[in-house]
Amino acid sequence: MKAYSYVNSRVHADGVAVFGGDVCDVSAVDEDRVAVLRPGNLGVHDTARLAGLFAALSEPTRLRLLDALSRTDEMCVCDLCALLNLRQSNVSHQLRLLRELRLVKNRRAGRLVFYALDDDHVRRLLSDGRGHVREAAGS
Amino acid sequence: MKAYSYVNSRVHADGVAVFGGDVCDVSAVDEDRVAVLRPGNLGVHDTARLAGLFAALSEPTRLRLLDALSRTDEMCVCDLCALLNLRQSNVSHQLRLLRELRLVKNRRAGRLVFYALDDDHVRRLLSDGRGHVREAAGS
DNA sequence: AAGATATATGAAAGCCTATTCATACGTGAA
DNA sequence: TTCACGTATGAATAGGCTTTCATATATCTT
Repeated sequence: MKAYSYVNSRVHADGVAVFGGDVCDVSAVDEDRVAVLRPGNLGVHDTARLAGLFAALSEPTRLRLLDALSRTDEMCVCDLCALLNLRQSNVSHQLRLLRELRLVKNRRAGRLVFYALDDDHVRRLLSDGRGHVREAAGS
Repeated sequence: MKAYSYVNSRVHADGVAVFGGDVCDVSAVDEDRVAVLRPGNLGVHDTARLAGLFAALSEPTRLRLLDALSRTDEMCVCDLCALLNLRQSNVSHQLRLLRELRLVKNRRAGRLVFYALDDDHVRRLLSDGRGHVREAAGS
C-alpha cells in the first residue's frame, strides 16, 4: 500500500490543494467550468484518506480477508489462515493494516485473537464493488 | 496499479481457489466454521476484478479525476489538467486505465476528447468511501 | 500542405509494497 | 518454570506502479 504522504503538497491562498511537482502544462478550454468546479475539489487530506481506504481494498489478500469477515461475525487468525490458505505471518501483517485503517477490530480470547469488521461501510463498499464488476463484465 | 494476474493460481476440484505459493501453516480452531464459509469464498476472477477496481480508486490522481468527473457531466482532458493541476501526459495515462476498467467513457469532439463517468457505481463508491473516512476520523 | 492545438503512447527511473523467513511476545497447561 | 500454541513484528527481497520526458497521432485552421 502506497503511503502518499503528500509532504510536498501545499495549499494555495484560496484553499486549493496543489500537489508537489505537478504542474499543469496545458490551457483550459472551458475556464468557467473549471473555475466553478475548483472549490469543490478534494482536499489533500481527504484525498490521502480515501486513497488509503481504497488501497486497503485493492489487495487480493486483504480483500479476501475482509470478504471472509463480512460473511461471519468474527474469526480468529488461524481460522482465517485455514479458510484462505494463507501464511499466518501474512495474515497478521494485513490485519494490522486493516486495523490501523479502522476497517477491522479485534479482541483477545486466551491465546486466540478474533477479528471482525469494524463497521458496515466496508460491507457496502464490497457490495458496490461487486455490483460494478458484475456490470462491466466485458473488461 | 498492480496486475495480480494470478497466473500461478489454480482451482481445486471443489471449486475453491488456491493462490499460488500461499500455504496455510497453522491448523484451524473452528473447523466447522471454516468448512461452512469456504464455499462462499471469493473466486480467483472476482478477487482480481474487485482488486483492480479498488486499485483504480486507490491512487490520488485517479481518485481526483473520478471525483472531478463525478461533480459534472463531462470534461475534456485539458480542463481536467487545469482543474487538478496535472500534466497532460499523466492525465491521459490514468484516464486510459480508468477507461479500460469501464469506470469512464469518452467521446471525441474535434480535437477535444471528453471524459465522463461510465456508470453510477463509482459515484456510490466514492460516497461510501467518504462516509467511512469521515467516521474513522481518528486514524 | 503546413502549422498549431489536443490527446495518446512508449520507455525509463525512482519509489513503494506484498510476501516470506526468522524470531519475539503473550497465554495457558503440565 | 518449562513447554506448546497462537499471534505479532522486523528485515529483506522481488516485483509493480506512477510519473515524467520525448514523441507520435489526430484534428482544425489558414
